[in-house]
Amino acid sequence: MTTCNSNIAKTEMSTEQIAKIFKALGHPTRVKIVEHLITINTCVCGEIVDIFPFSQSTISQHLKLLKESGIVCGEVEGPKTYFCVDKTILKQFKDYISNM
Amino acid sequence: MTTCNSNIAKTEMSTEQIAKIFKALGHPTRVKIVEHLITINTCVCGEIVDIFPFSQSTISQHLKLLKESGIVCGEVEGPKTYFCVDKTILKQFKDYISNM
DNA sequence: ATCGTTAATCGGCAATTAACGATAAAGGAG
DNA sequence: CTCCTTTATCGTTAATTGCCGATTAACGAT
Repeated sequence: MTTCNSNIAKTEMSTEQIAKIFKALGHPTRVKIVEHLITINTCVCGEIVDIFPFSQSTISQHLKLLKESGIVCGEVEGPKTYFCVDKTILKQFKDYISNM
Repeated sequence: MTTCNSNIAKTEMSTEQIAKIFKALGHPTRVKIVEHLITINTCVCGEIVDIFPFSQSTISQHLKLLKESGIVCGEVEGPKTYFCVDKTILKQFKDYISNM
């Protein structure tokens, strides 16, 4: 598995869901993490830790927040966790904003 | 004055600026305020207070945060303040996200 | 069974946020 | 000038955030 798509079809996102994603992206580090995930498709936590000047626990926390918002999902594979952007959610998110 | 446009031309937004707007929109009430401002173009604080089940001071705080992020601007006119979405910033914001 | 790697979680701390009521400031109406 | 309306700000409180180091958990390899 290299990508990750939720199985939600064409349902609209609620204001609460949207606000949750906005909130998750409301930190420069998390914006950069998501952008990185978009460009490289998939990566493990350690790679992200190497990029940013923060500890492993801090990055793990950021990833947890992003996961809870739905914009990112993680797949545990052995001792590693592969993170990627949920393309379905991202599309819904982008659609929502382009309709603003 | 019924609308409000910043004088920034075609400069790209920094990650920090984007994150600041995301953060400002990271609350359901603030998302709804911005959506309301988009649909009715301009309104005063009191009208927004009437819509939401929060106190005047709380709404004023939300508006302050939105103003600080740049996505909303307010124009004092007598005892009232007219709030509106900064269309230039909104466009830059939307462009940024559609390029994600 | 033990070791090394990877990631998640815990506990702590300082800073920020979200809400409120109360107060202040600024202007229009009488 | 005095009142009323409108909004901003202050002070407070509880909750959340952002960061860290330390610990735990899960797994693979030896």
